[in-house]
Amino acid sequence: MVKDRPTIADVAARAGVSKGSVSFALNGRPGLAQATVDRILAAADELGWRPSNRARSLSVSKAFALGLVITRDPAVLSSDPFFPAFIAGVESVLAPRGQALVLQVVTPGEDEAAGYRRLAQDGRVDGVFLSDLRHDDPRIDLLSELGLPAVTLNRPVGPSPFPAVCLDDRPGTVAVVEHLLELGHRRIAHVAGPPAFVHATARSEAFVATLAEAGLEPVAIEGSDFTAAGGIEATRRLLALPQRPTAIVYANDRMAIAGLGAAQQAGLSVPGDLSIAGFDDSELAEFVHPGLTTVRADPYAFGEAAATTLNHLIDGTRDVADVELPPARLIVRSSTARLEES
Amino acid sequence: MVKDRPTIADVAARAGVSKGSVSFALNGRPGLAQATVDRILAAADELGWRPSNRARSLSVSKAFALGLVITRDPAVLSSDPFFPAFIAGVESVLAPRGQALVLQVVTPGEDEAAGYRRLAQDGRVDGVFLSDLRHDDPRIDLLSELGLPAVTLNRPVGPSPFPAVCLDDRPGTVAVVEHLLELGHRRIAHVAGPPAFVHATARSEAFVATLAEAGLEPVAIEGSDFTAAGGIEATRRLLALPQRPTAIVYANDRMAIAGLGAAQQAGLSVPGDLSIAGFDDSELAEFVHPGLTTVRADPYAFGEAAATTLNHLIDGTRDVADVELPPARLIVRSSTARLEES
DNA sequence: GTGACTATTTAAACCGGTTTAAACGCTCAG
DNA sequence: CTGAGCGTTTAAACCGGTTTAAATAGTCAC
Repeated sequence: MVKDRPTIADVAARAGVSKGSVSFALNGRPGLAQATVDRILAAADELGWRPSNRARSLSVSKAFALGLVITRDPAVLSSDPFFPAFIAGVESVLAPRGQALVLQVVTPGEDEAAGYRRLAQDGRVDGVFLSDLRHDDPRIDLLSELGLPAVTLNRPVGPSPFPAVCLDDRPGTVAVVEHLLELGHRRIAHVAGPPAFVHATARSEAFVATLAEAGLEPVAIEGSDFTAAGGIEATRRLLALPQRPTAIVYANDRMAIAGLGAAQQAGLSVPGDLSIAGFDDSELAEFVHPGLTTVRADPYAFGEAAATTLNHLIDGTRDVADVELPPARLIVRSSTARLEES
Repeated sequence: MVKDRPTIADVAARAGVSKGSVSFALNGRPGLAQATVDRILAAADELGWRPSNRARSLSVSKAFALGLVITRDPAVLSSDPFFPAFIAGVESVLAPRGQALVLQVVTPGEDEAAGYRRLAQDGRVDGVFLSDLRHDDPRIDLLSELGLPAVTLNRPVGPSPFPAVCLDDRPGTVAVVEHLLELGHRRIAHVAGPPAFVHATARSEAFVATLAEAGLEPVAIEGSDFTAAGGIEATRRLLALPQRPTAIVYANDRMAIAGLGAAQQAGLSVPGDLSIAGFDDSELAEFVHPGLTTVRADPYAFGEAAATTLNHLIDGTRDVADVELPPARLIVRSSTARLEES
């Protein structure tokens, strides 16, 4: 009952031309009489013909798809505010072009390289997004070896053959710290993400640098892992310090919200006894109590820009320059307040 | 420099046989002498040959990929705890089979049907997951019309030609309500998800039914939308009631955590003045203050089961039965407490 | 020695497009 | 009238697999 979809041969027959002419007409190649092109397109239209992706893939050796490998523990990924919006931004570019997004989730313990290798060797994708960029990221060499085009999300520290699409985390962090300084805080601590990640160290460094500019030193920098559990741990350690900080800057919202919980559980009032700031402006940030002061980036726009750039690279039509996105900006809510004199 | 990958012809030449034989050997088809098979596989191995997905796709008319269309506002999707873990579970089934997952994110305003249509017509996938099942879901007819195999996540109310993989939400909800009843609560309200969704009404109905069994009626049922913002709104309305509830059961954690914030902002103590329970056991549930009593399902296992079932359906090897997953179970934390006599 | 039968193997068609080289039809200069 | 030149169209090869029908080789009975 399922009627087979028409093939290029059907269209050719209907228009009274050869397969080749249909292909030319479809792809707008010059050399065909306009009248013929019109006739072919009309025939294609009447038959409702759309060229088969599979056949096209085989003959032009392209997948018409881009790939995203997410290396993250599913449990942790669950509450990551970045990827869903990023992916939606990517889709907004891919859909009109008839491209698809192939997603792979790799559990950190597993072989991440195998994921990329599989994508490349199976010819599933024409290029990939390199997210969660790390210092000396081995994936950069891997991908150039595989010959798979890529775009890095943020700029790697070392040399990279790939264009970078960047959303500078530093201005946001600077703004948070300056905000706390203006509120009178002097004893500020930081809960950082894993130093392996470029965006984690970018935030930490901006934190330290901004304090330094004000002639201050961090009370402490707690290394953590971007998870809520890690945020709790780090917060407990900070609160146990002989001279505890009056403000804590977290490298993301998840840790911040968890830290908020930890502080409240310890009997502290936020922001009365402790100011707290996050990073990401995830959905819940606005709605926890007190509302979380944080930094809002635009992952959707990030996805759009990354997909556009990757496509330029793949098409090879123009030379591809790095893209710099407008930086994240401070969102002040009620988890930060003027330091009470005591 | 990039050496072309070997083709089946290279392997055939090396093994001194025809292309056809290589194909037979690779696919374990009978009719070849064992010695020949060994020789061919050895040759393939030495050349590092892996059959081209594209060529295979074209000749066998399969995509070797499954599709997932997520219809959700990216901003809201961001903090959905279900999909990332679900996808990871799916991947765990696909990866060993060399299949890929094609993801599409559709913004609710857009044409959702177009997303499925595109996936089907482009031949991108061999089957799709039908998530966020709705009552009288139009996608069921759409997909049978498109001839695209599918698996529904949870069981549609009407007739469906597709196998269902189900995680019954009711036992979890029942457990929550019984837990609150045991704690002495009698005035319990519910914040529900959109009634269009099967899983939302399943939770609401279980809520009402369990109260009814105890001879009680809900204080109120607030319709909401699973978002944090919606949770806040609903909670404010509930707290403004002349006789406000002593406990609120939310249809998911996001609304519950937001509701927790709203209650605290209103000056209520949780669980002293108000007990709160969620649903999902998202990452933050454990770490907010007070820790959220909730219901934990296993989306990873859900993904595994759904992918396995969909593959069975596509392979057509065995007749595919519905799958029932172990139900979600209650996780008691400190956001629920015995009702204070007053 | 021949025919029948079975076990292996292969050549060639096929999937549905793209692309190249050649053929065709026409006009116009010589 | 011939042939060069141009615009248009097509036949056929190709992408890299799968699959079918037929060819080949080997075994055995008669």
